[in-house]
Amino acid sequence: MPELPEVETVRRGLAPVMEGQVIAQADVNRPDLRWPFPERMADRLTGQRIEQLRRRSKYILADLSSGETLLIHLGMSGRMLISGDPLGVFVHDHPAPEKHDHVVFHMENGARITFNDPRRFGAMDLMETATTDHHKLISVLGPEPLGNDFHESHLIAAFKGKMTPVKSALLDQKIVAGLGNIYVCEALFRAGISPRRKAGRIAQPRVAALVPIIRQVLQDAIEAGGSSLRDFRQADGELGYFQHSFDVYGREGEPCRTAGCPGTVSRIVQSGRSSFFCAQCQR
DNA sequence: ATAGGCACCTGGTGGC
DNA sequence: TGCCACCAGGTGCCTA
Repeated sequence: MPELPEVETVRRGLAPVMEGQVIAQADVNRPDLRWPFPERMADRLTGQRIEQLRRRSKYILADLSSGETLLIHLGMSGRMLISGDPLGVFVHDHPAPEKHDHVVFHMENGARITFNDPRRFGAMDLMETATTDHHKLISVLGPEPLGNDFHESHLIAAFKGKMTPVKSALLDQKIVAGLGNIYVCEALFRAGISPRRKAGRIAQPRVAALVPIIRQVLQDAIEAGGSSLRDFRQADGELGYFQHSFDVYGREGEPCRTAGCPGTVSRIVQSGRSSFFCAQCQR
């Protein structure tokens, strides 16, 4: 499920047990996820202190005391599970190793962080911290939607002349980095824009209006995720999986939530992926 | 240069 | 209960 808000929620959940802590041992249970792990990954992690956990788009970046940075991507089905008894604060028993526990971090503080990913679309890599921005997966990314580089004129310029549907344009990580299928649907609903509309054919004021809407959709989701972090027991040690309240995503056939709108939510397929929207109020 | 489709995987669900 | 088709929150790569 991980789009930007989920990844940020995972980062915030991991920070208290990982930041400033030393990796006592790293278990690497297979040679690869989507791609082969970097050479000697376990060795390069063992004994390193995690100085800082950052996020760029849907990537978690762990800066290590060695001067390297660990990049983590959760793919479609990746999860981080916290177990053990770090500082006696977070206690949950993650019972015996489960299927698809690919990498386990044993922290010196007693925390155990398990990367579990059934579909293995996730990824990990190591690079010099100073070269993070030049990493193959990072350098191609557009601006952070919650950052200063994402503004009205950027989106207007990016959409200009584009004949591709706005749905696809917003999924394009070069235009804005971090949105996925769910939050594009939700943002377009709030903006009243049809996912079918060609990006270059949306009036500039409506494109401009998308910017604060995208920010708000993401911030709302982060807040919802953040609140789920308070009760680790309820979250069962799983970070990034919490109750969402979506307006359109997954609500095919249900009533539109716009006040006074008689429409129902439709589902269409665009470039192989589901788009949910209300054809009444999204034009 | 850019857009569309495929590929990479496993697991859950619903129909017959 | 079994089998099968279809669906899933991502994205790099190949082809036109």
